[in-house]
Amino acid sequence: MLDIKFVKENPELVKENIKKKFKDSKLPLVDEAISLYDEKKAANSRADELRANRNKLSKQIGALMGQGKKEEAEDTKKLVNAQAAELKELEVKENELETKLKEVMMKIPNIVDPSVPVGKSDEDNVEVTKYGEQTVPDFEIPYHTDIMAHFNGIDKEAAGRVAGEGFYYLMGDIARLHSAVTAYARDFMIDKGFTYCIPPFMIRSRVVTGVMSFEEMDAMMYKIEGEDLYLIGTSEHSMIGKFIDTMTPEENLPMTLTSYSPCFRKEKGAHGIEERGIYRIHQFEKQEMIVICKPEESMEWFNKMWNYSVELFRSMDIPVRTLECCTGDLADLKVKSYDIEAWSPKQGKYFEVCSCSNLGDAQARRLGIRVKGEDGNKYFAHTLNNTVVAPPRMLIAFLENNLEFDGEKYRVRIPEALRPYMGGKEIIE
RNA sequence: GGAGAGGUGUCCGAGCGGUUUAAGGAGCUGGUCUUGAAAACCAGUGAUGCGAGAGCACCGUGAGUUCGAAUCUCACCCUCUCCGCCA
Repeated sequence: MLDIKFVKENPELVKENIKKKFKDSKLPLVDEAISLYDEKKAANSRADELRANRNKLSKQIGALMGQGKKEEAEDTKKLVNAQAAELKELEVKENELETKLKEVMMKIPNIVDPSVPVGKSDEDNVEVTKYGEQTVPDFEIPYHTDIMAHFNGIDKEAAGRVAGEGFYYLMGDIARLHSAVTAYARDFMIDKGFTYCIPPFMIRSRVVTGVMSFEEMDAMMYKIEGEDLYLIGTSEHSMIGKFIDTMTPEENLPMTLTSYSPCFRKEKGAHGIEERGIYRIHQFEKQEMIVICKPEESMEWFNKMWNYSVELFRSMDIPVRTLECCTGDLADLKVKSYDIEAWSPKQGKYFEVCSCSNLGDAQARRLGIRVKGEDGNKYFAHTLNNTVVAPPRMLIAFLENNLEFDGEKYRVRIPEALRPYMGGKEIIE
């Protein structure tokens, strides 16, 4: 969400940005927002006048009553009543305009960073760097759930009966591997100076509507029946919710947090649930990182954050590449975003495992996440988020890249970094 | 889940329908005094948002009553104490 004053002063710049994102249908929103703002200001101005007058008269009534001049007081009441209807109407209008303006402002995309490549869709995303060899072994790699099944590590059939499609039981060493990855990723981030946090796994509708649009909510969020509670789709929801309508002293910045949570998603619409695999499911676990920092430091943090992801995956011997989202593929709130993709020797291509985003001050403005500078200046913070690791999905990459086959037996090699979390085990067989 | 108490400015805390433009402290800033500090005294300082400004809004949140609400009514949220239940 942009600052309406900025939009008013730079309408052409905002429109150029919309064109760069190939969202031309949003162009009229700019003028609409400006005229709503002007209207709102006018209504507000007039209402303030009426309210000032009412306050003044009310005070007089008080004084008159005190002096026992009842009749004069009654006359003054009539004066107030005479303008009551207009004021009431204006107050309704103020509210309506405010709501409408906010709605429009939320649809106007954030200004993208000049470094972001221009493009229409995800097909125009640009590969930045590859890390590690894209090895394809000389034996046929089974489908990831088949690898798991080979080690008695998964039961989707029972999960189907118990919870339905889109759930799984992880079993034995594979389940342990899953936990090991989470724990390792947690400690990895703690070593980078992040504060570990376990947030609420359910949030109120107020927070939900703050962090996503109605459409997104409908497509993702599970609601608890009879209560104003939703299961989180990612810990980012409850983590960023922690800071809604807060004022943080500048000296507390940057706030760097890494949170663990299960994530619940309906996955309604576009892609749906993948039937066989565990690539897209209703429930998974995720270690996340978020940073709240000063505006001038957000790009530096952006670069640090995606680098952490690369480093983490490389430490588990998984080849990755970074992919920069082009203007057209960038969500409205984002200034710049990299996907980290892991190499899949089975499919012979990369697939998304992390998404690192710099949201500038757009999210902070929308949610009232403010900072008080040492000189007393108040401003909106910059917010960033990135996946550390989402184990079910990363297990796919992990198993495919660390699988060995000697002609008879499959084995999974455990990279050194993970061994302490697997009770010293070097091999799963 | 039940009963009770309570949520007021940076903090403590008064106010329970009309000079409250929120008392009084504490804190903070400046000063007097002092070799310096402490103490004392004097003065200043009261969140935040909107507005060019006069001003408007804001006393947990939202609605309502009223000419006028921190103060009354209703709903909700949160905190504390006790009871119940429970990993």
